[in-house]
Amino acid sequence: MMIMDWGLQAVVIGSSTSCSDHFHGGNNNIDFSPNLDFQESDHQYLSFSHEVKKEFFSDELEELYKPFYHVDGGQNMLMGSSISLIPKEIIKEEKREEEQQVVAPTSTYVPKYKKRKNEQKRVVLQLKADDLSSDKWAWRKYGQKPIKGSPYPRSYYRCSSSKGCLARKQVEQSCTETGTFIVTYTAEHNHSQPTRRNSLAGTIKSKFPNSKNTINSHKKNIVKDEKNSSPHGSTSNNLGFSPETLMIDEFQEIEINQENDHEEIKNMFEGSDENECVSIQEMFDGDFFAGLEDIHDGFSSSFGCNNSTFPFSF
DNA sequence: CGTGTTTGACCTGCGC
DNA sequence: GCGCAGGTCAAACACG
Repeated sequence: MMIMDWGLQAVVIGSSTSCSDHFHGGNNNIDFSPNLDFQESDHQYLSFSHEVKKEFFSDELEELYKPFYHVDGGQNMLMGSSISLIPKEIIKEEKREEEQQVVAPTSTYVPKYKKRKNEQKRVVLQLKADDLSSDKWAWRKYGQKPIKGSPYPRSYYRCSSSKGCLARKQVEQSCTETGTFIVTYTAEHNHSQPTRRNSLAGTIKSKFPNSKNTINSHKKNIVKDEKNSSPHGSTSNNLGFSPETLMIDEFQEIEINQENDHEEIKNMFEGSDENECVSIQEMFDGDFFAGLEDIHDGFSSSFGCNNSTFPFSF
C-alpha cells in the first residue's frame, strides 16, 4: 500500500454497529450495516462525502481500497464501519516493511523457517476488543513475543484445522488505541473453512486470571516484558494478561499489499469450499455470529456477566 | 486422548 | 561479522 506523506494514516475499520460511535461520537448518522459483496467489488468503490475523506484519504488510497468498498444508498463504508488513526511511528514502521515487500520467489525449496513477514503476502486488520466476534477459522497459538516499542506482546497463531495449512495470524494490541488490536493474516488456507471450531480443551479457562497457571505464567510475562519493552511500556493489564489471546476476530482494517488481496479477504470470509460460501450480508444477518454464541456464553458463565464486556481492563 | 496454551530456546533476516 | 528483533519450534502442561 502506498503510504502518503501525511502525519496520519487513515485506517478504515469494520465491526459491529457499536463501532460507529467511535467515529461519530455517538451520533450515528451513517448506516454501517455491512453489505459487502466481493462479487461486485470491481464495480463498487467508496466515494467519501464525509469530511474524513478530505483530511485523510487521497485518490490513490481510495483507489487501493476500491475492492473493499461498497456504496449503500450514498453512505460509505469499508468492511462496515468506522475510521481510526494510526500515528506516525506506526506508519513509519509499516512504510519500512512495505518498502521492503517483495514478491516471494517461486521455488520448490521449503526452508525450515518461513520467509520474513515482509516478504509474505499479508493482510492487516484492526479490531476492537469490545466488538466480540470471530472468524470461523480455527487457530492455535504457537508463540508470543514482546515487541520492541510496544508495551504489548504479539501473539502468533496458525491454522489448526489442517496440518498442512500455512495460514498464520498475528495479534497484537495497539499501543496507541486502547482496546484495539492489530491482526495480521499471512499466507492462505489450503482447505475449506471448518464448519465449527475444534474442542476448546485447554483454551479459554486457562487464559483468565482465575487460573493459577495463568497467574503464574503471566507473572513471568510481566518480568519478561519489563525487561524487553520500552521504559514507558506496561503490561496489558494488571495481571499481564493480554486480551488478544481471546482470539477476537473482528475485521476492521485492511491493508492492501497486493492486487489480489481482496480475493484473500473473500476467502477468509467465505472459505475455499464453494459449498460453504457465505455472503457477507448473510454473515451479518445472523447466521455468521450464531457460532460465536458458545464463546460468548463461556465468557458470561465464567465471569457472571451478561453482556459482551470482557473481564479484563485495558 | 485430542486439542489447546505457555514459554524458553532456537533460527533467520536485517541493520550497522 | 555481529548483535538485535521477529518468527518458529517443541516440550510441558491444562482442559474436556
